[in-house]
Amino acid sequence: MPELPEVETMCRGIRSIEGLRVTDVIMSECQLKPISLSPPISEMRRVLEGQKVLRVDRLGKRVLIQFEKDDYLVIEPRMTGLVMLENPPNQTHLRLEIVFCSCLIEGQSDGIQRRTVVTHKKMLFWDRRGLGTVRLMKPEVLNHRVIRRLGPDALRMTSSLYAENFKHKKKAIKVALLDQSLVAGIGNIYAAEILFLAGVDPRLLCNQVTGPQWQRISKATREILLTAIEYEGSTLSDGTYRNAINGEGSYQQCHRVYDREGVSCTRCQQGKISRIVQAQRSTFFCPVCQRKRGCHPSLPQ
DNA sequence: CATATGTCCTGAGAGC
DNA sequence: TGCTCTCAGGACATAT
Repeated sequence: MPELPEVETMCRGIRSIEGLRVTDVIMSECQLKPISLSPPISEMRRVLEGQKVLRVDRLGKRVLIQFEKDDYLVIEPRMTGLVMLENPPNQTHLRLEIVFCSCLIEGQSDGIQRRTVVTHKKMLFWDRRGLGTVRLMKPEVLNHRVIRRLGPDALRMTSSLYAENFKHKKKAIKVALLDQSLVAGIGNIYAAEILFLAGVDPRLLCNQVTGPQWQRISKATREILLTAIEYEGSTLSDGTYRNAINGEGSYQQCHRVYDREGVSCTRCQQGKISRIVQAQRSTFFCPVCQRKRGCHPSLPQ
């Protein structure tokens, strides 16, 4: 499930398309239900054909590709989507291909119109479950529909931003960390890892989190996400997540709590990692060293 | 307005 | 073995 580190890895992996020109946009043949594409493929091809990629960026968990005529492609991998250059895991779940060339030579020789394309490269969107979306939009729409709905990027969060934006919320801190309108980029894996490193009970309500706790959460956010980027993200046991050339991430080796129910806590050596469900999602934590002081109604002080 | 629940989708794995 | 059922969770629509 691509979160900030995985999406950052995707962006870095495909950044070599910057400066290249689109020659075609192809919706791969797929018997499965088509992914959400807006506008439809023919219009998308018409708009993008001939345009040069200016830059590849990340917006929270989305990949943002800016083209020269102020068109922006917003790719949301959601659960199983991958943005790649080559070697997709299979052809079955290949959804979209954008074909580039670095150089387009057009001219006449011997009275015949010739067109020479140099250096082909493709950007692929592969998505097993098909929940991902690919949308093309103008800057006003991008600003209104995407950017304005997102909180600050997780790597830009400070303890005071956390405190100001979260302290009036009545939901559990773990649930709030997943809310992209409060902070952009954190998903289920990294929310668990961040709260473990910060030593904060995931059930603690935001309006009960203390100043020192916000500082620890802020510090842990940077620490966990930056390290996970160095490791190129987490490829879980289902093997779904891959980088742009089908390599695995390795941060899963560093997970301290995620998907480790029943394992002894690496920090306190006493607790065993618990799994609970919050907002229909699994939460993993150490009940000993993330025991909240004073706040959760179902826990003794 | 804020918070909670339902929906989409496919494949892996459990259980019988 | 093969079937049915449940689950995984990101974002958004709809409900409370």
